[in-house]
Amino acid sequence: MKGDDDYNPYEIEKKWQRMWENYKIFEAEPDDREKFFITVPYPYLNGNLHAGHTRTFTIGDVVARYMRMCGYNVLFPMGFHVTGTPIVGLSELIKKRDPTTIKVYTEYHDIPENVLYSLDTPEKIVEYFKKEAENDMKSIGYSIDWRRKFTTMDELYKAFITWQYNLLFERGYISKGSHPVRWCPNDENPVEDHDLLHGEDATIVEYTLIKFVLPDGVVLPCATLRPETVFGVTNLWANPEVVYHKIEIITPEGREAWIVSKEAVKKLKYIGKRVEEIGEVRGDELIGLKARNPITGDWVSVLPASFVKTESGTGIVMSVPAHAPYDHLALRDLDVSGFDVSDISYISLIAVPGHGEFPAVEVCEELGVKNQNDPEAEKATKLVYKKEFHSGVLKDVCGKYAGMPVSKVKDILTRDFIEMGVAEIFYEFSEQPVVCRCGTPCVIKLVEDQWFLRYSDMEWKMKTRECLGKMRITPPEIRADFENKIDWLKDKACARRKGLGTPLPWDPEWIIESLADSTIYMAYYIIVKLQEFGFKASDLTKPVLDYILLGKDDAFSEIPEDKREIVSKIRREFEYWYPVDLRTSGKDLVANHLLFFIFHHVALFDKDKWPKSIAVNGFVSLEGQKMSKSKGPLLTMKRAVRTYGADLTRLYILSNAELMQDADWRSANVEGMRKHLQRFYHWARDVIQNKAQSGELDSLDRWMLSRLSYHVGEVRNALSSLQTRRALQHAFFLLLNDVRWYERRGGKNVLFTVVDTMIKLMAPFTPHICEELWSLYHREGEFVSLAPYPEPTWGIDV
RNA sequence: GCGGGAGUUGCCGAGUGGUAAAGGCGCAGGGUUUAGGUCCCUGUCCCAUAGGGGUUCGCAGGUUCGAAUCCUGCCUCCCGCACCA
Repeated sequence: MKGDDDYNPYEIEKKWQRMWENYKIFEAEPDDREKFFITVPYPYLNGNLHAGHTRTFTIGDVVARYMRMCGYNVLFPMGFHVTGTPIVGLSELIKKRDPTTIKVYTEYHDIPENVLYSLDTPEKIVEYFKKEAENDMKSIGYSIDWRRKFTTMDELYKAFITWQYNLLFERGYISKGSHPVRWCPNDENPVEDHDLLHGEDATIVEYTLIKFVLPDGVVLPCATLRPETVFGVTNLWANPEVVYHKIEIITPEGREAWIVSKEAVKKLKYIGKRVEEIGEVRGDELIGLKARNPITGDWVSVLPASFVKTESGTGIVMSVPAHAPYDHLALRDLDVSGFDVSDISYISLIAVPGHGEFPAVEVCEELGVKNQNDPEAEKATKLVYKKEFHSGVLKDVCGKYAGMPVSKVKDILTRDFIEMGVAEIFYEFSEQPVVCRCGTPCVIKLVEDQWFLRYSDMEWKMKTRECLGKMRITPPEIRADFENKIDWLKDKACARRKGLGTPLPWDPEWIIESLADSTIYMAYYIIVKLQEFGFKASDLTKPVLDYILLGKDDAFSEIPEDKREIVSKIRREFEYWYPVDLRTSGKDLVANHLLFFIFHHVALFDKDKWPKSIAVNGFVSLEGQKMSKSKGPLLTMKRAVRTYGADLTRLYILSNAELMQDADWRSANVEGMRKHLQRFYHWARDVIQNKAQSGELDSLDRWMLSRLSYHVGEVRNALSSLQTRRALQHAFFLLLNDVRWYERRGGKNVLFTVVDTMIKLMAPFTPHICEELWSLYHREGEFVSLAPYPEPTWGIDV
């Protein structure tokens, strides 16, 4: 083959990008065709777009281009997300000249050092990356309607978010509450995963604090994960070796004296207790005291135990020897040491299949646990807990709770006990230590007066499930995932004190958080057009949005007369474009954004505006390594396109892996792909230039056409379920194999038909090279991007 | 722990009841070129010169005339578990 080096992707790609722009072929306006509204998540602007974006967005673009060629009026818009703290954080890191940040942003994000240093405010960062991102997306050839772009800190967008949150509030979807968070006492801030030095895996565990009472009214609070065992308490444990603190808890109702460990005092303060320190009590002074079990009314003794740790819980532990190995072991140890425990009799309160009265005793025997300091004790505890939790049922001693499975009763008991005033909630990390990047051990802080989206609301969940039930989910395997996550979702804090974004309209100290302001913005792509007609944020009033988005006719009269015509026009456009037909996204957004996307749509819109379908794709790794925006390695879209060209980048990322699979970007394989693409280009050009006259078709020709038709059908099938890899197998590799077979046998009559079909077939994937080839036998202004997509027309008769 | 997904020939990856299993990469041989990191053929689980035979799809069982594909148990790996985009 001649002249392999005259395929210049950069020239071709620039040329066609310019043409598309000049002819405005991707600027979508309502018309009488059927519409198709596709969106991908707008990128977050704390860096350049990378291979992950490249994958998700290219999938979106291929679908957009495919549907356009199938005759749909396609709207594919794009915006930019800037809400929240990372951009603010980045500007601070840049200002500080943080070495890692500087290194990553110059080396991986390819930002010249002097430019980087100038990005010392959030606004400058947004300005910079916004331009870069748009250029990148243009340079890879996305068929986006750029007139609709925006950022989430535009005043107009904020007006839209304000309207949304007022409405959510009005409809009762938002409420106030408190919430436990990981907290760094030094930074005085919630700690996120990436802020941690140690303990990323630690979760916040909710303990029940049961208040045993001494005869003088002083409370001995016991923290437990198993509130049900309060029915089997035989005694309490305190560590005689340590010094306890006596404190007073101040509540609106009065004061209450507690005895807890020193560490517990601190924890209680952070979870919002008003605490006054009264004095100290030695552990051994507690031994022998009697305390009343607030649930059963029994009086039990405080006994000494060395396994009691002051840093865990309150330092006072309730003893349930029938079901807790440590308690049984400690009693046995006391007995061995000559301590009189004869008046203690074990109380069995959980029936467990396969076990007798006292599972803790049985398991300790089985494992041969020596004493409370034996590491095996931990194993025994886990074993008993697991069995009792999953298959245990409460016995008659538990009164009205008898017969209930342990796994179900825990929350009920905690709630009831709290209502009775004999218990409280207490939080602990699931593992220690949890240390902030600044070196300070973290605590759990109860953030008060926090605003929540009430995702736990059953009715809301029901509606969301109903919507999901009607949606198409691609690939279908992940539907179960969505269903589970809807059940699992709890109330979510929706506002923070820091970061960019829109203030909560009724409590402007709070900024609406980034996952909370990105739920229905697809609708904003349609109303952002109001800007063209001179609309300002102040014009985006409740009546205007109620009318456009909710179709409230009675709101129309409240709209200023000079705005009415435009507002009606946009209302009609909204009616035309909405709902979203397809949202494609990376799989990391399933458990959050995509879920909220559905929740908010069902909360705010009528059923006919609920989203139609969601597709989810896997991640991208680099030469087998995980990418990281903030640490590297990273392959930016910019660099990929610069190195390989747009078409090759698109072709490679789509053929590398099927939708849900993770794609691994390997430069050696991209090079291999380059050869295929070049070969295709040269071959197609030759065929077009030497356009052979199709004479009589012989059986070989018919075979070729039949194969062509078959592949066309397969491509359509594959694309309808977003299997870009399979689509490309047929549109490109397998088809070219058949062509080779055909040519080897001297076939040439239908070569032009094949090429002509193939150019159209490939146009969604490698649009530039296809436009270039197409232009060889079409007039200027005739775009393959707008040509009808091939259909399987030839029978399989050979 | 809970939930979801996956384990196929050197590698990446098709294939879900019909018998070595697509395609790509890599590797080997041949050819065209010989400026080449070009292109084209053939082979690539094992045995055999071939016909042919044997053994495979994480492991162990089971269903079936027949399973990588269905069922049971087990092992391994990946991901999510929240206030963070």
